[in-house]
Amino acid sequence: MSGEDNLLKLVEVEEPEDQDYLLQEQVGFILRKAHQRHVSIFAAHIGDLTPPQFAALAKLRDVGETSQNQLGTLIAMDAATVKGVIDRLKARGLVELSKHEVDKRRLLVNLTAEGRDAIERLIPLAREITRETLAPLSAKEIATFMKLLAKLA
Amino acid sequence: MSGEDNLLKLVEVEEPEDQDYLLQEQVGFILRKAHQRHVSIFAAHIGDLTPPQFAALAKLRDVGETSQNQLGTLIAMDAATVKGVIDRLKARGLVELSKHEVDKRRLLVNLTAEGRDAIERLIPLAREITRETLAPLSAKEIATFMKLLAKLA
DNA sequence: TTGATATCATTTGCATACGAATGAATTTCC
DNA sequence: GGAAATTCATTCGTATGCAAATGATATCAA
Repeated sequence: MSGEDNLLKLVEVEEPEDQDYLLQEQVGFILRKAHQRHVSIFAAHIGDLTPPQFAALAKLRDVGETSQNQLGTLIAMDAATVKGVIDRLKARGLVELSKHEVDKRRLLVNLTAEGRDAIERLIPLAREITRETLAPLSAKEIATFMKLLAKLA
Repeated sequence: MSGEDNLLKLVEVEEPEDQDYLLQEQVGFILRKAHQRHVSIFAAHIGDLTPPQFAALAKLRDVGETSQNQLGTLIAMDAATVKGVIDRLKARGLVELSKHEVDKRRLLVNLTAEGRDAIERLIPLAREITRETLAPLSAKEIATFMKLLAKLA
Protein backbone atom coordinates (compact mmCIF):
# COMPACT_ATOMS: atom_id res chain seq x y z
CA MET A 1 0.00 0.00 0.00
CA SER A 2 2.73 2.43 1.02
CA GLY A 3 4.70 1.02 -1.89
CA GLU A 4 1.94 2.04 -4.27
CA ASP A 5 1.75 5.45 -2.65
CA ASN A 6 5.45 6.00 -3.16
CA LEU A 7 5.21 4.95 -6.75
CA LEU A 8 2.34 7.35 -7.28
CA LYS A 9 4.29 10.15 -5.68
CA LEU A 10 7.28 9.51 -7.89
CA VAL A 11 5.08 9.63 -10.94
CA GLU A 12 3.45 12.81 -9.71
CA VAL A 13 6.77 14.49 -9.16
CA GLU A 14 7.74 13.77 -12.72
CA GLU A 15 4.41 14.76 -14.21
CA PRO A 16 2.58 16.64 -11.49
CA GLU A 17 -0.24 17.78 -13.76
CA ASP A 18 -0.82 14.80 -15.98
CA GLN A 19 -4.10 13.74 -14.45
CA ASP A 20 -5.92 17.03 -14.17
CA TYR A 21 -6.29 19.51 -16.95
CA LEU A 22 -8.82 22.12 -16.00
CA LEU A 23 -10.08 23.98 -19.01
CA GLN A 24 -11.68 26.67 -16.91
CA GLU A 25 -8.29 27.60 -15.46
CA GLN A 26 -6.51 28.08 -18.78
CA VAL A 27 -5.74 31.63 -19.91
CA GLY A 28 -7.13 31.10 -23.36
CA PHE A 29 -10.48 29.95 -22.12
CA ILE A 30 -10.86 32.76 -19.59
CA LEU A 31 -9.61 35.29 -22.11
CA ARG A 32 -12.33 34.14 -24.48
CA LYS A 33 -14.98 34.48 -21.78
CA ALA A 34 -13.77 37.93 -20.72
CA HIS A 35 -13.89 39.04 -24.32
CA GLN A 36 -17.39 37.63 -24.69
CA ARG A 37 -18.52 39.55 -21.64
CA HIS A 38 -17.08 42.76 -22.99
CA VAL A 39 -18.81 42.31 -26.35
CA SER A 40 -22.07 41.71 -24.53
CA ILE A 41 -21.66 44.92 -22.50
CA PHE A 42 -20.79 46.75 -25.70
CA ALA A 43 -23.92 45.51 -27.43
CA ALA A 44 -26.05 46.59 -24.49
CA HIS A 45 -24.83 50.17 -24.85
CA ILE A 46 -24.25 50.44 -28.60
CA GLY A 47 -26.70 48.23 -30.37
CA ASP A 48 -26.33 49.37 -33.93
CA LEU A 49 -22.55 49.07 -34.25
CA THR A 50 -20.15 46.22 -33.49
CA PRO A 51 -16.86 46.67 -31.61
CA PRO A 52 -14.80 46.24 -34.81
CA GLN A 53 -16.96 48.80 -36.63
CA PHE A 54 -16.60 51.19 -33.71
CA ALA A 55 -12.83 50.60 -33.67
CA ALA A 56 -12.60 51.52 -37.35
CA LEU A 57 -14.51 54.77 -36.84
CA ALA A 58 -12.57 55.68 -33.70
CA LYS A 59 -9.25 55.11 -35.41
CA LEU A 60 -10.27 57.11 -38.48
CA ARG A 61 -11.16 59.93 -36.10
CA ASP A 62 -7.62 59.66 -34.69
CA VAL A 63 -5.60 59.49 -37.85
CA GLY A 64 -7.85 60.88 -40.56
CA GLU A 65 -7.87 59.47 -44.06
CA THR A 66 -5.81 56.28 -44.51
CA SER A 67 -5.63 53.29 -46.74
CA GLN A 68 -7.80 50.32 -45.93
CA ASN A 69 -4.77 48.16 -45.26
CA GLN A 70 -3.14 50.72 -42.98
CA LEU A 71 -6.38 51.06 -41.05
CA GLY A 72 -6.43 47.30 -40.66
CA THR A 73 -2.95 47.35 -39.18
CA LEU A 74 -3.94 50.09 -36.74
CA ILE A 75 -6.97 48.21 -35.45
CA ALA A 76 -5.43 44.73 -35.63
CA MET A 77 -7.52 43.30 -38.45
CA ASP A 78 -6.29 41.39 -41.44
CA ALA A 79 -7.06 42.60 -44.94
CA ALA A 80 -9.99 40.28 -45.51
CA THR A 81 -11.68 41.21 -42.26
CA VAL A 82 -11.20 44.95 -42.56
CA LYS A 83 -12.71 44.90 -46.03
CA GLY A 84 -15.97 43.49 -44.70
CA VAL A 85 -16.07 46.00 -41.87
CA ILE A 86 -15.42 48.95 -44.18
CA ASP A 87 -17.94 47.69 -46.73
CA ARG A 88 -20.65 47.70 -44.12
CA LEU A 89 -19.69 51.13 -42.78
CA LYS A 90 -19.72 52.46 -46.32
CA ALA A 91 -23.14 50.94 -46.98
CA ARG A 92 -24.40 52.91 -43.99
CA GLY A 93 -22.80 56.14 -45.13
CA LEU A 94 -20.39 56.42 -42.20
CA VAL A 95 -17.21 56.23 -44.27
CA GLU A 96 -16.36 57.11 -47.86
CA LEU A 97 -13.79 55.55 -50.15
CA SER A 98 -11.53 57.11 -52.74
CA LYS A 99 -8.56 56.12 -54.83
CA HIS A 100 -5.05 57.18 -53.92
CA GLU A 101 -3.80 59.66 -56.48
CA VAL A 102 -0.24 58.43 -56.63
CA ASP A 103 -0.35 54.80 -55.54
CA LYS A 104 -3.17 53.27 -57.50
CA ARG A 105 -3.20 50.13 -55.39
CA ARG A 106 -4.44 51.95 -52.32
CA LEU A 107 -8.05 52.48 -51.35
CA LEU A 108 -8.40 55.50 -49.09
CA VAL A 109 -10.97 55.47 -46.30
CA ASN A 110 -12.30 58.49 -44.47
CA LEU A 111 -15.17 59.44 -42.19
CA THR A 112 -18.17 61.13 -43.73
CA ALA A 113 -19.77 64.02 -41.85
CA GLU A 114 -22.33 61.54 -40.61
CA GLY A 115 -19.58 59.13 -39.58
CA ARG A 116 -17.83 61.89 -37.64
CA ASP A 117 -21.04 62.83 -35.89
CA ALA A 118 -21.66 59.19 -35.04
CA ILE A 119 -18.25 58.53 -33.53
CA GLU A 120 -18.31 61.76 -31.50
CA ARG A 121 -21.71 60.83 -30.17
CA LEU A 122 -20.62 57.26 -29.35
CA ILE A 123 -17.37 57.99 -27.55
CA PRO A 124 -19.06 58.88 -24.24
CA LEU A 125 -20.91 55.56 -24.45
CA ALA A 126 -17.64 53.80 -25.16
CA ARG A 127 -16.13 55.28 -22.01
CA GLU A 128 -19.07 53.89 -20.06
CA ILE A 129 -18.56 50.49 -21.71
CA THR A 130 -14.93 50.49 -20.58
CA ARG A 131 -16.00 51.47 -17.06
CA GLU A 132 -18.61 48.73 -16.90
CA THR A 133 -16.26 46.10 -18.28
CA LEU A 134 -13.74 46.94 -15.57
CA ALA A 135 -16.36 47.39 -12.83
CA PRO A 136 -15.47 44.11 -11.03
CA LEU A 137 -12.02 45.56 -10.28
CA SER A 138 -10.89 48.30 -7.92
CA ALA A 139 -8.98 51.31 -9.25
CA LYS A 140 -5.68 49.81 -8.22
CA GLU A 141 -6.58 46.44 -9.70
CA ILE A 142 -7.55 48.13 -12.96
CA ALA A 143 -4.12 49.75 -13.22
CA THR A 144 -2.40 46.44 -12.55
CA PHE A 145 -4.62 44.50 -14.89
CA MET A 146 -4.23 46.90 -17.79
CA LYS A 147 -0.48 46.88 -17.43
CA LEU A 148 -0.30 43.08 -17.50
CA LEU A 149 -2.94 42.69 -20.22
CA ALA A 150 -0.99 45.08 -22.43
CA LYS A 151 2.05 42.85 -22.04
CA LEU A 152 0.07 39.91 -23.35
CA ALA A 153 -1.45 41.69 -26.34
CA MET B 1 -3.03 84.30 -24.07
CA SER B 2 -3.00 83.35 -20.38
CA GLY B 3 -6.74 83.95 -20.50
CA GLU B 4 -7.09 81.32 -23.19
CA ASP B 5 -4.92 78.93 -21.24
CA ASN B 6 -7.07 79.33 -18.16
CA LEU B 7 -10.21 78.76 -20.16
CA LEU B 8 -8.75 75.60 -21.62
CA LYS B 9 -7.78 74.37 -18.20
CA LEU B 10 -11.28 74.99 -16.88
CA VAL B 11 -12.75 73.04 -19.74
CA GLU B 12 -10.28 70.25 -19.18
CA VAL B 13 -11.13 70.02 -15.51
CA GLU B 14 -14.80 69.58 -16.35
CA GLU B 15 -14.25 67.09 -19.15
CA PRO B 16 -10.70 65.88 -18.83
CA GLU B 17 -11.07 63.15 -21.42
CA ASP B 18 -13.33 64.71 -23.98
CA GLN B 19 -10.69 65.44 -26.56
CA ASP B 20 -8.72 62.26 -26.52
CA TYR B 21 -10.18 58.83 -26.82
CA LEU B 22 -7.42 56.34 -27.34
CA LEU B 23 -8.73 53.12 -28.77
CA GLN B 24 -5.50 51.30 -28.06
CA GLU B 25 -5.93 51.96 -24.33
CA GLN B 26 -9.44 50.56 -24.02
CA VAL B 27 -9.89 47.19 -22.32
CA GLY B 28 -12.08 45.84 -25.04
CA PHE B 29 -9.57 46.51 -27.75
CA ILE B 30 -6.62 45.08 -25.84
CA LEU B 31 -8.69 42.11 -24.73
CA ARG B 32 -9.47 41.40 -28.37
CA LYS B 33 -5.79 41.61 -29.30
CA ALA B 34 -4.70 39.38 -26.41
CA HIS B 35 -7.28 36.84 -27.47
CA GLN B 36 -6.07 37.01 -31.07
CA ARG B 37 -2.52 36.39 -29.95
CA HIS B 38 -3.58 33.38 -27.94
CA VAL B 39 -5.50 31.89 -30.85
CA SER B 40 -2.45 32.39 -33.02
CA ILE B 41 -0.22 30.59 -30.50
CA PHE B 42 -2.82 27.84 -30.28
CA ALA B 43 -2.86 27.39 -34.04
CA ALA B 44 0.92 27.19 -34.14
CA HIS B 45 0.86 24.22 -31.74
CA ILE B 46 -2.40 22.53 -32.66
CA GLY B 47 -3.09 23.06 -36.29
CA ASP B 48 -5.90 20.66 -36.93
CA LEU B 49 -8.24 21.70 -34.13
CA THR B 50 -9.62 25.09 -33.11
CA PRO B 51 -9.72 26.33 -29.48
CA PRO B 52 -13.51 25.83 -29.28
CA GLN B 53 -13.18 22.30 -30.64
CA PHE B 54 -10.43 21.57 -28.17
CA ALA B 55 -12.54 23.03 -25.36
CA ALA B 56 -15.41 20.71 -26.22
CA LEU B 57 -13.17 17.63 -26.19
CA ALA B 58 -11.41 18.69 -22.97
CA LYS B 59 -14.72 19.26 -21.21
CA LEU B 60 -16.16 15.96 -22.39
CA ARG B 61 -13.04 14.32 -20.96
CA ASP B 62 -13.85 16.03 -17.65
CA VAL B 63 -17.53 15.32 -17.34
CA GLY B 64 -18.19 12.39 -19.63
CA GLU B 65 -21.38 12.11 -21.63
CA THR B 66 -23.64 15.17 -21.51
CA SER B 67 -26.30 16.85 -23.55
CA GLN B 68 -25.22 19.23 -26.27
CA ASN B 69 -26.84 22.15 -24.47
CA GLN B 70 -25.21 21.32 -21.16
CA LEU B 71 -21.84 21.05 -22.84
CA GLY B 72 -22.43 24.46 -24.35
CA THR B 73 -23.06 25.92 -20.92
CA LEU B 74 -19.88 24.35 -19.57
CA ILE B 75 -17.70 25.80 -22.33
CA ALA B 76 -19.52 29.13 -22.66
CA MET B 77 -21.06 28.61 -26.09
CA ASP B 78 -24.61 29.28 -27.11
CA ALA B 79 -26.74 26.54 -28.60
CA ALA B 80 -26.21 27.55 -32.21
CA THR B 81 -22.46 27.74 -31.88
CA VAL B 82 -22.03 24.50 -29.98
CA LYS B 83 -24.06 22.67 -32.62
CA GLY B 84 -21.59 23.65 -35.32
CA VAL B 85 -18.61 22.67 -33.20
CA ILE B 86 -20.08 19.27 -32.33
CA ASP B 87 -21.14 18.63 -35.92
CA ARG B 88 -17.56 19.09 -37.08
CA LEU B 89 -16.13 16.93 -34.29
CA LYS B 90 -18.66 14.24 -35.17
CA ALA B 91 -17.75 14.43 -38.85
CA ARG B 92 -14.17 13.71 -37.82
CA GLY B 93 -15.14 10.81 -35.61
CA LEU B 94 -13.98 12.43 -32.37
CA VAL B 95 -17.39 12.47 -30.69
CA GLU B 96 -20.53 10.40 -31.04
CA LEU B 97 -24.16 11.40 -30.54
CA SER B 98 -27.06 9.49 -29.06
CA LYS B 99 -30.59 10.19 -27.93
CA HIS B 100 -31.48 10.55 -24.28
CA GLU B 101 -33.62 7.60 -23.24
CA VAL B 102 -35.98 9.51 -20.99
CA ASP B 103 -35.93 13.09 -22.22
CA LYS B 104 -36.36 12.86 -25.95
CA ARG B 105 -35.37 16.49 -26.46
CA ARG B 106 -31.79 15.91 -25.43
CA LEU B 107 -28.94 14.97 -27.70
CA LEU B 108 -26.15 13.25 -25.79
CA VAL B 109 -22.55 13.82 -26.75
CA ASN B 110 -19.60 11.65 -25.82
CA LEU B 111 -15.99 11.09 -26.82
CA THR B 112 -15.22 8.22 -29.15
CA ALA B 113 -12.11 6.13 -28.47
CA GLU B 114 -10.38 8.19 -31.12
CA GLY B 115 -11.58 11.40 -29.51
CA ARG B 116 -10.27 10.30 -26.14
CA ASP B 117 -6.90 9.42 -27.63
CA ALA B 118 -6.79 12.79 -29.35
CA ILE B 119 -7.55 14.87 -26.28
CA GLU B 120 -5.06 12.94 -24.13
CA ARG B 121 -2.43 13.48 -26.76
CA LEU B 122 -3.23 17.19 -27.09
CA ILE B 123 -3.31 18.13 -23.42
CA PRO B 124 0.48 18.38 -23.10
CA LEU B 125 0.47 20.70 -26.11
CA ALA B 126 -2.28 22.73 -24.49
CA ARG B 127 -0.14 23.17 -21.39
CA GLU B 128 2.62 24.49 -23.60
CA ILE B 129 0.17 26.86 -25.29
CA THR B 130 -0.82 28.24 -21.89
CA ARG B 131 2.83 28.66 -20.96
CA GLU B 132 3.67 30.45 -24.17
CA THR B 133 0.64 32.73 -23.95
CA LEU B 134 1.72 33.79 -20.47
CA ALA B 135 5.42 33.93 -21.31
CA PRO B 136 5.61 37.76 -21.29
CA LEU B 137 4.74 37.70 -17.58
CA SER B 138 6.74 36.62 -14.54
CA ALA B 139 5.40 33.92 -12.23
CA LYS B 140 4.11 36.50 -9.79
CA GLU B 141 2.54 38.55 -12.56
CA ILE B 142 0.84 35.45 -13.90
CA ALA B 143 -0.78 34.78 -10.55
CA THR B 144 -1.97 38.37 -10.31
CA PHE B 145 -3.19 38.48 -13.86
CA MET B 146 -5.13 35.24 -13.68
CA LYS B 147 -6.85 36.36 -10.50
CA LEU B 148 -7.94 39.65 -12.03
CA LEU B 149 -8.86 38.17 -15.39
CA ALA B 150 -11.08 35.64 -13.68
CA LYS B 151 -12.93 38.50 -12.03
CA LEU B 152 -13.68 39.99 -15.42
CA ALA B 153 -14.84 36.78 -17.06
C1' DT C 1 -55.98 16.78 -17.12
C1' DT C 2 -54.93 20.40 -19.76
C1' DG C 3 -53.34 24.88 -20.83
C1' DA C 4 -49.41 27.92 -20.07
C1' DT C 5 -44.39 27.85 -19.56
C1' DA C 6 -40.06 26.35 -20.01
C1' DT C 7 -36.34 23.69 -22.07
C1' DC C 8 -33.63 21.46 -25.90
C1' DA C 9 -32.27 21.54 -30.41
C1' DT C 10 -32.25 23.33 -35.09
C1' DT C 11 -32.22 26.73 -38.66
C1' DT C 12 -31.47 31.26 -40.71
C1' DG C 13 -29.17 35.53 -41.14
C1' DC C 14 -25.54 38.52 -40.17
C1' DA C 15 -20.80 39.75 -38.60
C1' DT C 16 -16.14 38.83 -37.38
C1' DA C 17 -11.66 36.24 -38.23
C1' DC C 18 -8.09 34.22 -40.84
C1' DG C 19 -5.45 31.24 -44.35
C1' DA C 20 -4.63 30.88 -49.07
C1' DA C 21 -4.86 32.16 -53.79
C1' DT C 22 -5.10 35.85 -57.22
C1' DG C 23 -4.37 40.13 -59.78
C1' DA C 24 -2.78 44.84 -60.06
C1' DA C 25 0.55 48.20 -58.96
C1' DT C 26 4.92 49.58 -56.87
C1' DT C 27 9.56 49.15 -55.17
C1' DT C 28 14.05 47.03 -55.06
C1' DC C 29 18.07 45.84 -56.86
C1' DC C 30 21.30 44.25 -60.25
C1' DG D 1 15.79 49.48 -67.71
C1' DG D 2 13.81 45.39 -66.36
C1' DA D 3 13.20 41.12 -63.65
C1' DA D 4 12.19 39.81 -58.93
C1' DA D 5 10.22 40.75 -54.77
C1' DT D 6 6.85 43.35 -52.18
C1' DT D 7 2.60 45.62 -51.19
C1' DC D 8 -2.46 46.48 -51.57
C1' DA D 9 -6.78 44.83 -52.25
C1' DT D 10 -10.14 41.23 -53.38
C1' DT D 11 -12.19 36.70 -53.27
C1' DC D 12 -13.08 32.08 -51.51
C1' DG D 13 -13.57 28.74 -48.02
C1' DT D 14 -14.04 27.50 -43.29
C1' DA D 15 -15.11 28.39 -38.42
C1' DT D 16 -16.77 30.82 -34.58
C1' DG D 17 -20.49 33.80 -32.31
C1' DC D 18 -24.99 35.44 -31.39
C1' DA D 19 -30.03 37.02 -32.07
C1' DA D 20 -34.36 35.47 -33.39
C1' DA D 21 -37.73 32.26 -34.96
C1' DT D 22 -39.44 27.50 -34.94
C1' DG D 23 -40.73 22.81 -33.58
C1' DA D 24 -40.68 19.09 -30.34
C1' DT D 25 -40.85 17.67 -25.76
C1' DA D 26 -41.28 18.28 -20.76
C1' DT D 27 -42.84 20.52 -16.64
C1' DC D 28 -45.86 23.36 -13.91
C1' DA D 29 -50.14 24.89 -12.23
C1' DA D 30 -54.92 25.75 -12.06
